[in-house]
Amino acid sequence: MNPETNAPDELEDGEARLRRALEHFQHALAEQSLKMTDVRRAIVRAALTYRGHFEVQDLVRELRAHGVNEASMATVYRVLPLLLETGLVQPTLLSGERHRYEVAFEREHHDHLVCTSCGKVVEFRFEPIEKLQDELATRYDFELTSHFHELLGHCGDCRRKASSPKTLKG
Amino acid sequence: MNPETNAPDELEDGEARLRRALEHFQHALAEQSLKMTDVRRAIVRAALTYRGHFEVQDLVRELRAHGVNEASMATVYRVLPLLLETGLVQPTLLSGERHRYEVAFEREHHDHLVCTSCGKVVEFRFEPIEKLQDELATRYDFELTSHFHELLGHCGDCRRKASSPKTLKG
DNA sequence: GTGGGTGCAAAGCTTTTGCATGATG
DNA sequence: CATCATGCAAAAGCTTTGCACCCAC
Repeated sequence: MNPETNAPDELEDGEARLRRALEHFQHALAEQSLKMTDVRRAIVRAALTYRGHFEVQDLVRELRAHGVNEASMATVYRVLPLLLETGLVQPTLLSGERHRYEVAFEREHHDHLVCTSCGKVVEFRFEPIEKLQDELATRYDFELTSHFHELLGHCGDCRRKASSPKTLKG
Repeated sequence: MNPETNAPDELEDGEARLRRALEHFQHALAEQSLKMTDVRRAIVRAALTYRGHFEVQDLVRELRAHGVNEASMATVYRVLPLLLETGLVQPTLLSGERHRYEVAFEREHHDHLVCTSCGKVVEFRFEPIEKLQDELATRYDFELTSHFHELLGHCGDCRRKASSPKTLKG
């Protein structure tokens, strides 16, 4: 890594976080008499450092990015459930075609606004809605464990592009 | 495992509604120079009369229920996008493994509470949340077209079963 | 040393597609 | 009757699994 790259704090923080994630993972594995391996470490690193939302294939591609294949696809599929169980990653963007995931470790809960024109994804956290959800759950005698809330629409940029008659057509 | 609920007032004029749905569908097809066929009518009927949430396979099974196969799987897959476009059905329960759908024609929008212990699904419509969603969208300069809101947890029955040790069957 | 873990290839599923035949508007 | 629709079977993904070998604990 170039020591002169920008945002050293972020990188530094990222590395520390990765270390904590690996530790957390190892503990969780140990509790189930499962083992930590180099391959699993590589998968955790690939997932934890991934920017944004990823599919299994994205992770596999990431694991091959260094020339050597750090983990086979079969192993990624086998480890993914462990990443979910241990809270390192979580499912996201459910309205898409394939399953997607994102980092959850040491991240606050959030939901998503998705522009169906350009694909832009905006994360949001809106306390009043969270509160009403709890209220609703109480009303139906449910004890909530999680939720997915995805708002689909068109962002301002796309709306303006669509309405401006730049393409001169009668 | 299958306690899907349906509002009774919507059952009563199911046949009339099916007729209206077929008409609606035929119009939509005509607008795209597409054709109405017996097979498509059968698929619309199977979808519109399905109780609860269904996967493609459920629909195919339904279409075979009368002994004769009313539509091949390939055709169901080809017609499904038309059912979605025309608003007869909509995607639902996105956190599940496979894509699920439910009737949307002449039904009010609603979201879902899902018990992850017993699979029970409760539909809800909660205006305050709908309102806050709009507010949120405005704040982010989005124009909403739809949304998915799924609350996962444990229903009262399951919680009580889990905590009371009197169910020691064996 | 033992009980996992891994890679590879094959199998299993769901969904899509090419093509010849059949029906609709 | 020109188009579109359908069934079948093959293909095309994505995901799981059997098996032989390897390694962490």
